[in-house]
Amino acid sequence: MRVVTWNVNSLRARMDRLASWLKYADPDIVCLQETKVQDSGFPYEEIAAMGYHSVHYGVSQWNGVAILSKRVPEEVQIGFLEPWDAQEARIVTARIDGISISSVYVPNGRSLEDAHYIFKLEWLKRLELEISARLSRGESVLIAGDFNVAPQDLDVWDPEEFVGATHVSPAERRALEAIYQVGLLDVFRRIYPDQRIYTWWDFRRGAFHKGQGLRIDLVLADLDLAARAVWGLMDREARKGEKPSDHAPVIIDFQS
DNA sequence: ATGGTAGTGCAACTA
Repeated sequence: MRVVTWNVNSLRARMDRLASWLKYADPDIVCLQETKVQDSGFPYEEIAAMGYHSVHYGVSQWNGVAILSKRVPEEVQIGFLEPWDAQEARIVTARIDGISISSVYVPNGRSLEDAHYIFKLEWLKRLELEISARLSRGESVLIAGDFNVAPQDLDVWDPEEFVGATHVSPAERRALEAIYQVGLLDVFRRIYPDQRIYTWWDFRRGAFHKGQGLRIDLVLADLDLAARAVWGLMDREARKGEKPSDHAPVIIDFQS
């Protein structure tokens, strides 16, 4: 089973690249973030023509998350199970092959002084509670998406540049640790404990060509599922060329 | 140089 997470930074702007990349990488499941479309504007037919069923949650020009799957998704859940007015279109979940799979787009946070940063921490806490509930029901769980948190300094091109910034603050990393504590592993890091490799590079200042990136797109899985992961890659080729997203797709292969 | 680029959508916000 090949699982991919990719923040496409507008699905409409990325449709041609997505189509060719899906042909090339041939994943079974694709978690997309920042589709930037409402459900009514989601290209269900075009995605179906690529060989994938679609589940999407989008309510405005912002955010928007989707799961593409070769197999029919079941038990679709839009947003968090617990009602929350402030949640925005940042999580969608479906059961595929017996696994509860979520595509998540964690709030950016903007700066440590911004109200959006508090929102980010609250959002991560809600995610933790939801994962905990699913695991306690005995479900197999996979959470893939843009976490907007670099788990360790190893995941940051220059930790000194990020002192006092979001994505690396102790509170954000603690929130992510709390999610690990309920029973999930960072799958890429389990396979490659020491690899310094990124998933996002700022469009500005030629960050990609300077190697100035962060590893903020993660695939988390319960311990049994994580133990089945055998190979992973950030596809930097997809960050090059005409009209790339600022994120590279992350590929994880699981033994069946 | 308190900058830069990309997306949405048409001004200004988000990242």
